[in-house]
This record gives sequence, structure tokens and C-alpha cells, in this order.
Amino acid sequence: MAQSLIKTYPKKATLFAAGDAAGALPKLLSGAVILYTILPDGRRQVLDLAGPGDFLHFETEGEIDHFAEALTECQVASFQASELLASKDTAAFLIEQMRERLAMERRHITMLSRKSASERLMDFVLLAADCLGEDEGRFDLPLTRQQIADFTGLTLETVSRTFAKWQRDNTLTRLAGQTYQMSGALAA
Amino acid sequence: MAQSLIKTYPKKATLFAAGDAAGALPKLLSGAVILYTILPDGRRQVLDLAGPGDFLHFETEGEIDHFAEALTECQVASFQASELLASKDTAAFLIEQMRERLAMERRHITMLSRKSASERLMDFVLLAADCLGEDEGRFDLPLTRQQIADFTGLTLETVSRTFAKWQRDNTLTRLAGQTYQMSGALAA
DNA sequence: CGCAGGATTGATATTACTCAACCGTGGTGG
DNA sequence: CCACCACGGTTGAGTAATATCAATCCTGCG
Repeated sequence: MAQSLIKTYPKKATLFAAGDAAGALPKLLSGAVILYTILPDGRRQVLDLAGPGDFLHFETEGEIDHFAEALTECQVASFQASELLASKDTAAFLIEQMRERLAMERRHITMLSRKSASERLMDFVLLAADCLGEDEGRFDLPLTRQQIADFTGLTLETVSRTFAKWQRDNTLTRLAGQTYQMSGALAA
Repeated sequence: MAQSLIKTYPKKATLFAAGDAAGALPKLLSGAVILYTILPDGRRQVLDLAGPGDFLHFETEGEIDHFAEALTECQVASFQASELLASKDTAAFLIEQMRERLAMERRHITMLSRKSASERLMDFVLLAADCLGEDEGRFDLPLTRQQIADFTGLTLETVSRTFAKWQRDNTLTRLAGQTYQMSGALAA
């Protein structure tokens, strides 16, 4: 696939902001990225976590409508939309990527719509382990309680209390500062 | 754009079900359709309402992952994915449609994540008026309270109470069975 | 007329939010 | 080097919003 260039960003770097002009489509090669919007009232809504292989937005023209921030050091390749569309294969690939993202957002909707606080957080932890996990259910969580709350639609206090409860009953163990280990049953 | 055929469905018809084999991509020409999934526990999650111009799914192969039911009589045109991808213009059009759907789902996420019951229902009513509206804020609402609850992440009782409150304070007027009229300020 | 399905309304329970105090850690400057 | 500060995290008490449970009301239809 024709790719214009590969960029590397340090942890916490802003890859792009809402309002930036859309250009090439960025695809994450390594690392993890958080995607979010800022609402009129100033609050943040975390839309998604992206892992290797995920496109970070699909805007081919106009302005990008959300922010992307590196959770870890990461590499991003950019592809010209016009080139991706030129070939039937790459166009089909792009559609498939968008379909997956759409399915992801729909799971997010389902989570927010009906689940309790601890169910939402469990969904989040499993997603985080998928995007950020090293192995065997061990993963780093370079997100603030507020960011987790903004993903799950809860308050940071509820997030904190739920994590505390899990540590008490050994569902989740804190190995180091931000490194957690899921209990065996969940890691599967 | 090459289109294979146009089908007409009566109100309440199931256009397709989750698990159906994906084939051509269905685009709604007229009418309104509700898209939903059924969760493992049997509960329904309404994902979206679709109006004229919207594609009802984007699965090019494998199985469709959600249900589509006609809210009104409607016409659907089907397009072969392979044909859409063949031309750069139609491929770009398809991508644009998917982008809009993605933006829609993200608004839905924001709504579920942070808004109160009445704010969610107001969002829903405005969307419904957009998909189903006739003119001047008058629209038909061929959805049960349960379906509205399954879209907004509320219970049917909360939906009922909120609508009742709006009728009391003239935010919304019930003209006939399922026909409502928004107050002037909102219709704008 | 009676029934069935959806809608409404009321009383109560529960969950998560709010407000507020306090803790821990990493960084900075005296 | 140590004190202090800033920022994120934790914990507690009380509250508010919405869910739950349950009774009753329509409305269309056989």
C-alpha cells in the first residue's frame, strides 16, 4: 500500500486536534492512542482507544472532528485517501476498517446504554488490555481516572471505588504505579 | 450508480435480520427504518434510526450483525459492493456515507454517556423529527415506549413520565394517536 | 363484551452522583 | 536536602435521579 510517511510520537503527544485540516488518513502501526471530543460545555467524551492497525480518523476532506493523543510512544503511517480509493483492494480494505470501527462504537453504545458501573468498567478494562496489554492479562493503564470516567460515562469517584473493590477481592492487582494484573479467569 | 433493484416494504416489515448473509448494500430511498441488535440476555438495543439516503448496513461479506425493521412503508435500493468500489467516485461516496454514520454513532455515545433523561429524550425527539417529520415540527412516532427506551438507555416508565411532563408544559402536543407536534422554539 | 398489548401513574428502592475532606507522589525552589 | 505545592487519587456522608415493582388505564380487535 502506498504510504506517504511514518511518524513517531512520544507518550502524551497530541497527534491531531479537532479542527485540524483533514489530509492523509493516519494508521497506527504501534502503540496506543486515545480518541476524544470536547463538548460545548467543556467536558471531554472519550470515544475510543486505538491499537496497532487502527485508523485514527477517516476524514478525507474538511476538518477532523476529534482529538487524538498518544497513550504510549507510537508510530503512525499516513495514507493518501485518493490512493487508497484508486485500487479496488485497498478501497475494500478501508471499508472493512471502517466497518470494524462502526462495530466498536456500537458495542460502546450498548455498554453505555444498559450496563452497571462495574460492567462498564470491566468492558473498559478488557478493551484496554487488548490495546495496551503486554501478556497474560498484565497491562499498563496510562489514563487518568477522569479519562476512564469519560469513556465509561461515570464519575471519577465511581471509577476509583470500583477499582478499589476489585483490588480488595483480587479481581485486579496493582503491580506497580499504573501496571495492573487481571485475575486468571478474566485474562482468558 | 448501478443499482440492482428497488424493493418496497410495508410498515413493520423486517428488512433483514442479524445473521442474514451479507449481499448487496441496501440504501433507503424513502420511509424510515429502525436498526437494532438483540443482546445475549434477550434485551434489545436500538442502534439508530435511518431516513432517506441512509445505507442500512455496510457488510460486504459474512453475516449482517443487526436487525432492520420498517417504521413506515419504505423503499430500498440495493447496490453491489463490488460495483461501488470499482469507481473512485462511488467508493468515495460510500466512504462518506460511512463517515456520517460513524459521526452519528458518536453523537449517540455522547448522549448516552452524559445526558439526563430529558436531554436524551430531546435528542431522540429531534432525531425522530428529522427521520420521520412531516413539517413544522409535526411528526409521527411509530415506536413503542420500549423501543424509545432501548434507544435512549432509559426505562419505558421514564420515557412515559417525561413525555407526560412535556405534554403538561406544552413542550410537546399529542395531535392524534402517534402524531406529535413540537413547540415552535424546538421545531427550529 | 372481554381480552391483549401498550401506556400511564404511584410508591419505594437503589445506584451512582455530588460535595468535601484527606492522602501520596513527583517536582520545584529556597 | 528538605519543605512545599500541585495534581491526581482515595474515601466518606448525604442526595438526587432513575430503576423497579405493581396497580390501573386505554384502545383496538375478535
